[in-house]
Amino acid sequence: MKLKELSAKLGLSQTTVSRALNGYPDVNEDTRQRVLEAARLHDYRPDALARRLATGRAMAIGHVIPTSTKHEMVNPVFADFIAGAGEAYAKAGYDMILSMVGDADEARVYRDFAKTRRVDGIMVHAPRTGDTRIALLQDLGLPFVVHGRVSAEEASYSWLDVNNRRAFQRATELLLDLGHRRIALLNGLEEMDFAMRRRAGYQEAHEARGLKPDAALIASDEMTEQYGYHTAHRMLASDAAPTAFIASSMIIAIGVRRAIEERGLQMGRDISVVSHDDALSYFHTPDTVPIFTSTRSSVREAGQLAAEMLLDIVAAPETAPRQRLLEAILTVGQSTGPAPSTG
Amino acid sequence: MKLKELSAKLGLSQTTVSRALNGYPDVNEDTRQRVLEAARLHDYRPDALARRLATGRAMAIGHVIPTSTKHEMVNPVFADFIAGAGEAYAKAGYDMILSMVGDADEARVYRDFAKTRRVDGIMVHAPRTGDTRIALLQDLGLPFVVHGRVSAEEASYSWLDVNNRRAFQRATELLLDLGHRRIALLNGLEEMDFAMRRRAGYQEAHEARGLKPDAALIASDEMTEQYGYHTAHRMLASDAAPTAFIASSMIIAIGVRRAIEERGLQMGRDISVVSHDDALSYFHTPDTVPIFTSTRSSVREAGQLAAEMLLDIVAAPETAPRQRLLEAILTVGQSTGPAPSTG
DNA sequence: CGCGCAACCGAAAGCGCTTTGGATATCCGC
DNA sequence: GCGGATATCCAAAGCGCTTTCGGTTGCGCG
Repeated sequence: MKLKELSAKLGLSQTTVSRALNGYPDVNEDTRQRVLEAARLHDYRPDALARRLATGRAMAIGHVIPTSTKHEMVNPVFADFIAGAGEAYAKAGYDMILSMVGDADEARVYRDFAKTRRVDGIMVHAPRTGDTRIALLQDLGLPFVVHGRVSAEEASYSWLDVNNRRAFQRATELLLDLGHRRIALLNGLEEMDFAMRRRAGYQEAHEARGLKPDAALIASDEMTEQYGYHTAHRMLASDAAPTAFIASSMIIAIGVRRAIEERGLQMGRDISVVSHDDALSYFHTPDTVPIFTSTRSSVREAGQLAAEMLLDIVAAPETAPRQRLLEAILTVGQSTGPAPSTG
Repeated sequence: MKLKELSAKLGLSQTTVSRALNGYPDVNEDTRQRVLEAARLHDYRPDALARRLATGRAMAIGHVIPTSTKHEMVNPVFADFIAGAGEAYAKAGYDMILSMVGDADEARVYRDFAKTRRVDGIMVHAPRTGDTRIALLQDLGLPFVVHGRVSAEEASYSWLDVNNRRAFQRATELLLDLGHRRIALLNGLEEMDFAMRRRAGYQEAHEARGLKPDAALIASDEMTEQYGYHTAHRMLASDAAPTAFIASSMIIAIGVRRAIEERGLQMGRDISVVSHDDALSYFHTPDTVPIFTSTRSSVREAGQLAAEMLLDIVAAPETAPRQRLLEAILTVGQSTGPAPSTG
């Protein structure tokens, strides 16, 4: 059933039927009802391909997800972020098209999206320090929102981020308040903008008290369980072992816990752990008292908000860029306690 | 730069330019070169919207991912599966459009995809036992591939699956060979087809030796770390504790390990654990001797193969349905050992 | 009664490509 | 030198919608 047939059946022009269905004003309410009725009856739904060409809008948002350089890793936060974003798109009748691409091909993909008009906007994931994508997208004139930030010129584009610096500052302060002085930071890859901010927060908290973190206690790598385990294992075995860990992700923290328990130590009593928790659904803890003390921020919610922001921008591209900074919630769980009194 | 302008600049008709670019035969090789050159020079790329309408092909594949009923969980295997599939699509010039949707709305989404012609084919995820989606899709006449299977009428549609029954049968046999007699199964939700198959394999292995598993040792739930931990914790505390666990996912296994170690037991010596490993990238272990004994099967590879299969079917819809059964690799790691000799 | 103004509806022109159905020119064998 | 391949190109008709620009009607009003 296509528009032509439907309008023939109704004895109306395609124009009127189209208008009736799309809620335009100048069509009699009675005929609109007739049209709607007939459309329902024949299960008519306009061909998206034709509609897109006619309107010039692709009714789609592109998410281009970089597959990490080192291993071909897919960061699990994407799943949740996308789930949140997808909800917003579905509500607005937009498609979400995903493009997983190696760093090398990213620029090509963006250009292609722009040229072929396959998307109305783009969500930028995992910005790196000094990321060139923002400039490229501005140049292409394609609406976009960055999940995260790139340090330079934050006002010139739209982004949504969690306050990573603040979150890690607070986590560090908590541990310092508990008397810890040797606090390890298991960060993500420091080419990532968020990782730099986290490290900055960690350092600022130290400096505010005239302390200086031991460089040997700062690690940086792709956020896997293995990384958490091996790094914690190594650090705990050293002469100047830390009494506390801050982990950049729940998965790292799980590895840290394993290393701690393997040494016969108890997390929360002997060694404290604070983790950043992206509230990934499959780690969601229904426990009343959470295992891990964490700085929590729902990636899924971020996805939804970022998507809504992007849709707004697509609808009104000429307005000023929007920014939104979410605060992480610091929740104290069982994994932190006072620093063991040292001899 | 649109086709019209490009052809004007070349002094050729749109027809010829279009043909030249799309590799049609009846165009002089010289002029084809001229056209290609000009296209490169002006960075011409055909408008996807127009092309789609003209060809009637959406050049897109839909992945509709059910967000689990219980919690709003996003199964992390999707990330890897999609990464693999995305590769195949990119190579073929197809878009991947993602639709995350509650169980209730699935049928609506499928119908909508079919009616509005937004996709050329659909990947069906996470089939449940007695899933009605296959019948619906067959009815709609939309090409599709199922990742997994639904037990009835396996020959009437295309699917790609791992041999879950066999994998769990072998895992169970391994443990039985090691002398274990009380083997717990921490399965996924048994409304999922794959979970039923895994359970069947587990049971068949027992029955082949005239054994009967204790129903109290079989659990089934959403595959989270918490579930693994709590269930193992409970079972280990009972009078008739298991000496081995089979976990349906790595994340469950991590929870099991935690429960084991928390009791002061050592995994691999006191309690054995075999896990099914979907080879998710962020759990990828670069260790030479893997921690967990596991039945391993790369979800990412499955995604790629399933996508290629689907593209084949889209290209030739009238051919017979394809099926492909992947075998999991059983790798012995450090988490299994002989059953402790009981008094 | 004639004019202006709403209110309602339609014909037709796109949207930017692909594809059909010829045209034209060249070339071959006989 | 002629019928018929063969190679090369083009005009124009879609694809199924939206949207522009008018065209009718009906009605209030001077």
